[in-house]
Amino acid sequence: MDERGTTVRARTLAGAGAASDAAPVAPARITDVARLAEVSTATVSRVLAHPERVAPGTRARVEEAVARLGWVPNPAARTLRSQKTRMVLVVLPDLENVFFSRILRGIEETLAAAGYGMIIADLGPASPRAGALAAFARRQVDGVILLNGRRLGPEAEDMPTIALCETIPGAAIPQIAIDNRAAARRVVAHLVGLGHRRIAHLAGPEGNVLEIERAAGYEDGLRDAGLAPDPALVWPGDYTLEAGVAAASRLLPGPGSAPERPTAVFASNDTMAIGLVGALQEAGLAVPDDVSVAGFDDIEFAAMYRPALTTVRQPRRDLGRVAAEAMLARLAGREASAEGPLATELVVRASTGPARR
Amino acid sequence: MDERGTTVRARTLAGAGAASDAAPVAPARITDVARLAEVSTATVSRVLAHPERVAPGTRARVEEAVARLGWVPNPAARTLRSQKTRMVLVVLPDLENVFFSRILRGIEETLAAAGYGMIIADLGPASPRAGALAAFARRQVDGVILLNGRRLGPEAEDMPTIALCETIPGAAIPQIAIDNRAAARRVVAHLVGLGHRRIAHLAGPEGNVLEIERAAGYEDGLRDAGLAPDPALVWPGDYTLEAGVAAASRLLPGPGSAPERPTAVFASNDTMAIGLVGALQEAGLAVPDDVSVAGFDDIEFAAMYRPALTTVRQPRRDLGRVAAEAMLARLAGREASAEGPLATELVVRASTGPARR
DNA sequence: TTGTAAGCGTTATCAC
DNA sequence: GTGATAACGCTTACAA
Repeated sequence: MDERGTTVRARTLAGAGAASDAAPVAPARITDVARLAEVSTATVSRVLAHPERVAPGTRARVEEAVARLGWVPNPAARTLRSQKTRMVLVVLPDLENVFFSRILRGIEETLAAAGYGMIIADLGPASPRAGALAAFARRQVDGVILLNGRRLGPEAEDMPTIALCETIPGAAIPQIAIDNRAAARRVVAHLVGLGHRRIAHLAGPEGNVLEIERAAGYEDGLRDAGLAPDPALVWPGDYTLEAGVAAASRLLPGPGSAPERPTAVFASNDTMAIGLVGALQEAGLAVPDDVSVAGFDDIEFAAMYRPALTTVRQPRRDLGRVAAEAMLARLAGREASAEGPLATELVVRASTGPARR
Repeated sequence: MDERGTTVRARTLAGAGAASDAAPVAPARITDVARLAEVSTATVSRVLAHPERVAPGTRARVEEAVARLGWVPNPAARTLRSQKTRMVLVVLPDLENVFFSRILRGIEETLAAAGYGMIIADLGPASPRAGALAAFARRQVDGVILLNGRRLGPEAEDMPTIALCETIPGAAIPQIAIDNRAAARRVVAHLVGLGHRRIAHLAGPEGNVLEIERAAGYEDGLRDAGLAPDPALVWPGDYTLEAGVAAASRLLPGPGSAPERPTAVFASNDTMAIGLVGALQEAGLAVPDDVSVAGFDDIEFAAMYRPALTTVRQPRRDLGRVAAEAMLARLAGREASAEGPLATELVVRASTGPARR
């Protein structure tokens, strides 16, 4: 015998406001719906999964009973029986990075419309939690969207997976991204157009795919203008504000500064660009009068910063939406339609100006 | 008969690397562990839930079998049977607000250490999704941490609930917050100490608890200095960058400007403060030379902005941790120990300076 | 088109 | 201290 035994469950119709001070109402179960609609539980279930296989009259009766009782299928029972969770895991490299929030919205909206939920995991590089997360994913979600540029681990190897933004070279999975290389090239072209000839690059983390692409675009842009890339003008960074601050010393007179100082800097993201500009102003240099600075991403603060930041706008919500759609296609057994990279836009603001030196 | 029938499941020991090109390995089940340890499934289950009730020798055998097979209990089965999900829902008013990310980390760390997972929901004010979220919560989580200042809805009324940051007056639930009123009062005292006498308040959303508290603290601060609160110096806002920008017009000469312009502004959050400072600089006013501006929260950008922002630092990670601990206490049937408000710190930076007028 | 019934993997009760 | 076993609520193959 079970602990609940044959106890009658507190039950009432949804919306029957009178029951407010009674015992907590247990949610309706499929058997309640079946009884009310005078059908079997199989038919109730079919109305949800394959409405076309149910006679219209029957279907209407079931639908009414569902509405009257406010029945929502118990997800645990559903998952246990069907081995489908209707959940998608989204893995971020850093939840504190504001860049991701709008992408998450795009994903969430699209998944929700299809009846899927989203679970967010924050997984720094080389986190010891990756293995645990893979084990978690295997049981708790039907698919994984990776924004951190690395596979989750062997446990989750065979589940539907999509890479977003940070692509994973060689992985045989759908990959959704912008053309980082072309975008970076455009930034450099913009700086060149302003007369800059010595243009530095404040890089992202070494080995990061985005950085590899953006660095390549930076070199493309220099070569387009007949300029030779100079390794002394490529400065290490890691997408943090602090990296931007640290880079400022290279533009200031004194030891550690670049031999012939650049007049413009292309930073691999807005956060570093803002750190750099702030530190330069602190040190008495004017942006863009002394140095032009461009970023990447167009985060919210880019427009509000002073000077407002020239940057590359990524279609963040669309990136999320497209990735979610690809995931839904995979989960439905369809081939995800291969789209090319999503379009970006160069947003010219006040942080870049004519070369004065 | 079931569709899976009596098919033998692909199975192997965890770490037996040889099976790589075989069919995907089905995860171990409790029966596999029981068989290997030569005990019943009941004993395996007991080793997890009540190890002290199992003989040490038996326990050791079970633990070894669990390790060998890499068994992790199937969460859906567990939830279905025990009616506990081991998940907590965290409801945010706005995922794009960077203020929350570190709080989330504090919550997540604490929950994870206790074997609980976290699900994040982004729920704007008066969202039509609130009802759906309450229904979701009822089935999918054991408790709810609310950061948005409002109860979820009748469906989730009787589940363990904690309010964090935005308290819910009158609700009989644990509430974790800082002392917004005292902190605001300190900001005003700081401005008064710099010689300011006309101090404006750029407010948060009307009716918001945080705003009510901070506005009260603002008035406290004025009264402490023998200054009379002036309604014309309380400007509407809504925590967005745009609200800060809009407020700038009140400090500029021309129609719509305050009759006798203030020399300092206490903004109810950093985002508005930054919007305000940016727009002032744009218009040719200097901060803090012409106007001092203080914010609230100490988000990451506050320190990097130029001028760096004077603001109130909230112990965000601790707020998350304490709320999660209170939740765990409730879930374990313990009374959450009532702590007072968490301490804040006034961080004086460059955006506030001596009154010059 | 609809119903019957097995079974998803676990936990909790009861009996020993 | 341990085992047998009945649920938890649902989906689906198969029968009718």
